[in-house]
Parts: sequence; C-alpha cells; structure tokens
Amino acid sequence: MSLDSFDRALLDAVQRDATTAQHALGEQVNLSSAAVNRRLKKLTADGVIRKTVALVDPASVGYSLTVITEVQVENERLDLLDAMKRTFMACPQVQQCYYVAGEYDFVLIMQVKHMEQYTELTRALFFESNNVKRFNTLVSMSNLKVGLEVPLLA
Amino acid sequence: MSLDSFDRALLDAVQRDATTAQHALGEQVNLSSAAVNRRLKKLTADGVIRKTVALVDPASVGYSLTVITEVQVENERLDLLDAMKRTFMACPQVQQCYYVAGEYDFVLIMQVKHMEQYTELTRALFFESNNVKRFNTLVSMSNLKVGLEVPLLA
DNA sequence: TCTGAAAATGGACCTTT
DNA sequence: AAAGGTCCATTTTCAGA
Repeated sequence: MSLDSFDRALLDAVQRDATTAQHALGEQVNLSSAAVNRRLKKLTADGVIRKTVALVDPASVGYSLTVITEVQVENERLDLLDAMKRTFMACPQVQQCYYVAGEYDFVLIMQVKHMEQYTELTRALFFESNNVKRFNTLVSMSNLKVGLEVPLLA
Repeated sequence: MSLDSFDRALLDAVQRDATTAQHALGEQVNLSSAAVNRRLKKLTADGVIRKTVALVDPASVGYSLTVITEVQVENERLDLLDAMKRTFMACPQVQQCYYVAGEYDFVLIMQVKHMEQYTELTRALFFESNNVKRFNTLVSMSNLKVGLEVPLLA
C-alpha cells in the first residue's frame, strides 16, 4: 500500500479535477491509460481515494453564509461527548466537525442560509444540549480558500 | 438560473458520489439520461457545480495532523491584509482559509505531516509576517465530519 | 502494452407543453 | 421557446491476452 511518484502525480491530478479522462492523465504522468486505470482502481479500493464528488457552490443554492463555531463543553464524560458528536454530525448544516484539544472542544464549520437560520440552529445544537458551557461564533466575511486538497508534490 | 427540484435532486446525488452513471441518476430522479446530461452540463456551465474532484485521504499520504489556527492581525490596512491573504492561500498546507469577523481575523484549516511541520509553518506564516498580533492553535484529535456538502433537501 | 468489447457520454432530431 | 424523450455516433473504461 505504498505510493510511488506515479500514484502521487495521479492523486494530485484527480483531486484537482476528477473529470479528466484516463488517457489524458496517462499523457501527463507518462503512463498508458490501462496503467492509469489499474492504479486509480487500486487507490480507490485501498481507500486512498475516499470518494469522488461534485463540489456545489453554496451561494448558488441559497446557502450564502459560512459560520465557524467553537464549542466548549461543561462535562467531558464520554457518553455525553458522544451524544454531542452525534448531534453535530447529524446536522446537515454542519459541514465539518473537529474534536480539538485546547480551550474549546469542538470546532464546527456551518453552512446556513442566513443569520436567522444560524440563530435557530444554536438553540437546537447548543442551548438545548445541557452540556455546552459556552460557544464562540466567527462569521466568515470571505471564504478565501475552500477545498479538501492535500499537498502531494510538496 | 433558477433550480427546480430535479436540479436539486441531481446536485444532492452528485455531491455525494459523482461516479454514478447518468442513466442511473435518471432512474433515481425520473428523467432520461439525456435530460440528466443536459442538466448537469448546464449546472457546471453556470458554476453551480464548481468542480468535480477526488477526495484523498490525508492520512494515507502522510498528512495525519489537522490543525485549526485563528489569527489576529496587528494592522487592518488593506494592502497588509491582502498580502497576508495571498501568503495563506499560496501555502499548500493551508487547506481552507476564512476571513472572519470577531475577535480573530482569519481562521485556517491546515493539513500537516506532524507537529514539527506545523511549528515550521507558524514561523513562515505568522512570525515572519510582521502583521500578526497573535494566533491560537487548535489541534484536532478527531476529524469527526469532513466534507463540503451543502444541504439540498432540507 | 496492446486490443477489443461493453458501457457511458453527449449530440441530433423530433415531440410535447 | 423550453425542456423531455429516443436514437445513434463517439468516447471512455476496463479486462484479457
């Protein structure tokens, strides 16, 4: 399951654009299209490629507000933390959720339609939780860079 | 450029899995494969679908650490902010970058190989900037939910 | 690596509202 | 006009030799 430089070059190409035809990828990295096909298949089977997805522009579908929320919990009991994790993950407006070390315990990246929807969600997610000590809201004025790319050539 | 329920259903499907064949998508939403093809093409041309990409598992390629950094600037002069934005965006380990309102000015999501690499990057990105007042580091212990999906059915 | 079969894409054309 | 459906050529994928 070790990756050579061909694999890295392929991963780098498809994480930028997964619509490129395999023969074109082959030209870029100097492999036959069959070799490209085999490698991509293996990378997917091995889980190196988690999935292939279309990135939808949030603003185009009415989600024009990105909010980052830091959450500090009251009690770190495992069952309570687990319940919170599940609540956060189940919320479709919570696009990303990280369990972090430091002053705060969770960082959420949320996509909402407008401020009211966020206010509503804070009620459901934080006020009604009974285990949130406090939370801090950072409103994004500009999403300068959004992606899930991993450095592969550096 | 308005989206009907067919468009929404298609977007929802492809943002989960863009490898689904168009005829299969057509069955799911009750359209012919040609209609699916036309709609997806238009959604892409209109920028509703920003791009189609493969999601690479960071850990599989040696990037096993996710760090979230909040950055407060010293001086909000536009040219200085702009220079910072460019520096952040140009760094491949900075996967996401948000310009936010509140106590801090930037939030960065970074993918690094290990703590040393992060330490090195803080030097390059923050200490050498001359315009960073302070920064706060949140180390992710668990990436509970990672994605860029937008709620489309809710 | 090459070849070829099966599948998917995407355009042309006609029909419906 | 705008959008759907059917049909068909072209391209792409992907397995076996």
